[in-house]
Amino acid sequence: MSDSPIDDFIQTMGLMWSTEGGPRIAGQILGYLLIEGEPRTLAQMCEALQISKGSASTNARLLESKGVVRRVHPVGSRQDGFLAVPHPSHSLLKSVATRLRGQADEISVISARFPEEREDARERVGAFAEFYRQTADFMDAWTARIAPAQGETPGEED
Amino acid sequence: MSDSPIDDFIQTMGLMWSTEGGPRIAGQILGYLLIEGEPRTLAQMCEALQISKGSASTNARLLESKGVVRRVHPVGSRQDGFLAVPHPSHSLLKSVATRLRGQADEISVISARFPEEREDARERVGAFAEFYRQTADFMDAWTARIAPAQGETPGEED
DNA sequence: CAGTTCGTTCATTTCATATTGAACGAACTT
DNA sequence: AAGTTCGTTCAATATGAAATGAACGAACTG
Repeated sequence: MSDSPIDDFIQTMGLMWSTEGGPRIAGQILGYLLIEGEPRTLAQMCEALQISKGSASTNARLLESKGVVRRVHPVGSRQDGFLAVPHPSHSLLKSVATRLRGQADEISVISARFPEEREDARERVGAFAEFYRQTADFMDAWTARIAPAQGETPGEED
Repeated sequence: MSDSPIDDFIQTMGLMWSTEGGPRIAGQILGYLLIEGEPRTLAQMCEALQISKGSASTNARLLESKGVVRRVHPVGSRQDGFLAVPHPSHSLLKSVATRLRGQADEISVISARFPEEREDARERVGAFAEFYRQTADFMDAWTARIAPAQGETPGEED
């Protein structure tokens, strides 16, 4: 089990995802859907990845919220279908950018409270935050350049 | 303990770092050094952050390998000094780019082994990897643009 | 309207890894 | 050269998040 290139890829996606700090199964699901190319149900994920129904649901929804996976409702079926969006990595970068911006803001707020006599520290920390912000802007510009308004509002909530 | 803005910042850096999948203490050390602005010893980190000597050593070295922290040997002191580099976030992004490229390569190798009848999958996965690679290139270009050869070879090894 | 089949939730368990602290070796000091 | 003072390593432990699976409600089905 797991020495086919396909399985190997799925495993690797899981490993990569967990390296980035997320749940391994989310990466595996993304890998699976990327391979399949067509909508797959939660039950199919459970079967293919040998995971519990709860994990499939939770992690598929996580991917959905990040905009890398879309949920479809095929006519004639009660099961939800999950499908990797055309360019998952774009949405991925977008959510990274969003997180970066959030962190930058958080840091800015904190550093604004630094005492007067620590102005040097405030400056260094401020520069740190600013770079994060610029990087976020930069990433957004980058993804926009590659995928000019293709997907449309992939994920609303969080 | 920990409601001064300074401490708050250090805590937040730790949280941010662990969100990214790294050890919390590494983030705290970076925050601490960023605040201080001047070289600090392992002993000082232990004292300030209330951590063990082992953690201080291990995590300082981790930061060093990522190029966000530099080790100095002040004359007249046996202790090593650790100092946040001028623009830590640049080195940070650089190491992200490197990791991205590595992952892209890994995926490419695997997808090359996909069976013939799965060429559609190979194509999707290939596009995924390619985007990763491009993003890595993009990040490198971005950091190079901001900091045009300023720091000099921050981290050799890995 | 009783009986299924879904997806979601949440308390519990499992699992990974961050953190510790003692032991070690190297480089100084006198 | 004996005695310190460093930084590093590594086995053991602690900690936090991921994964499970049973329970629940909603939406179909006959």
